[in-house]
Amino acid sequence: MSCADEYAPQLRARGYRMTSQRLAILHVLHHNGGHLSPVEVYEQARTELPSLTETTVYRTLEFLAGNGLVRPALTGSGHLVYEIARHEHHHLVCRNCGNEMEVEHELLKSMYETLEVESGYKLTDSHLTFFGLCPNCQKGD
Amino acid sequence: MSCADEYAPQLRARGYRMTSQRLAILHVLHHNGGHLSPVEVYEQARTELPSLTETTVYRTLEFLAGNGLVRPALTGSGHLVYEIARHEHHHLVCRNCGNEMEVEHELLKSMYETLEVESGYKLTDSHLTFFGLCPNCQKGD
DNA sequence: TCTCTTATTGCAACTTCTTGCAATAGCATG
DNA sequence: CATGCTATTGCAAGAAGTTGCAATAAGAGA
Repeated sequence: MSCADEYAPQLRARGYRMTSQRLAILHVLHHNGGHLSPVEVYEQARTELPSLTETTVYRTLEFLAGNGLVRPALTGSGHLVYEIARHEHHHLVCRNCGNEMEVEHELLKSMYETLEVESGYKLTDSHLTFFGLCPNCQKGD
Repeated sequence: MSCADEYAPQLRARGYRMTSQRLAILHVLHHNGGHLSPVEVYEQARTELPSLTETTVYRTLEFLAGNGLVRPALTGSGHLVYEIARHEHHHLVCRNCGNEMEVEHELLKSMYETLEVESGYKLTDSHLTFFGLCPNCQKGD
């Protein structure tokens, strides 16, 4: 199944369109798998679609994030990066070595529920990045 | 107790210096109480210290955040804003009206502990913003 | 109070990100 | 498959944020 076949219906169902720009960007994120900054996405996607502009990359990433096809995450330095949306998860980053691991959303579920009850809000999504020291860096201190 | 008396010792204890620039920035955040973007901080602090530059504001905010005197938070549009560090808390933002409430860190404590056990990481801080629909916007749908 | 060390700032150049608007191109419909 | 509506893009200008380096000024110690 190609990227186009997979993602186009999701957009159309919401009244949006699949374009060559969106496809190139999704393709890059899909294949890379990890986090990419907007500039990295731009440079890689441009190899398949040279006419792509940076403006479009920024707007598209925000658009795709808003529609759940990609997920934004924060780096330690406070910058936004994006990755293709797979299972819902968050990030745990080592303040010392930058090493990083995923945190299953499952682990936060009961906290999520408590939060809904206490606040009266209906939670839709979240932007969670945890910082700490990884097991290795704790040893070296 | 003035801002200088309150914050200077915290910096000196770590080998850093209190400067007029840092003081002006802390003063603005302290008095405002809420979230301010770097540009807002710059404009307000400049009224007390006209020689202040934007470069210094960006560097100082990052520095103060790193030392726990101010706290960064994410807006719905993915921008960093800062507020003076009071009790530890996170943010819950309405995707519809932008309304916002604080989430006590207390509420997340047990989840935090679980996370430390599961991951082996020693957590130091986190960057948590929750998005959802506030009680009002749920009615209007 | 003066000196000296070095943390901190300002400047200037640069990169990253945003916005308004006119031109383009998906795709639903006939 | 041709048409029309409008979502989407590119362009250009500008705002926001970053970096290297030389000048400045906290504040510790004499």
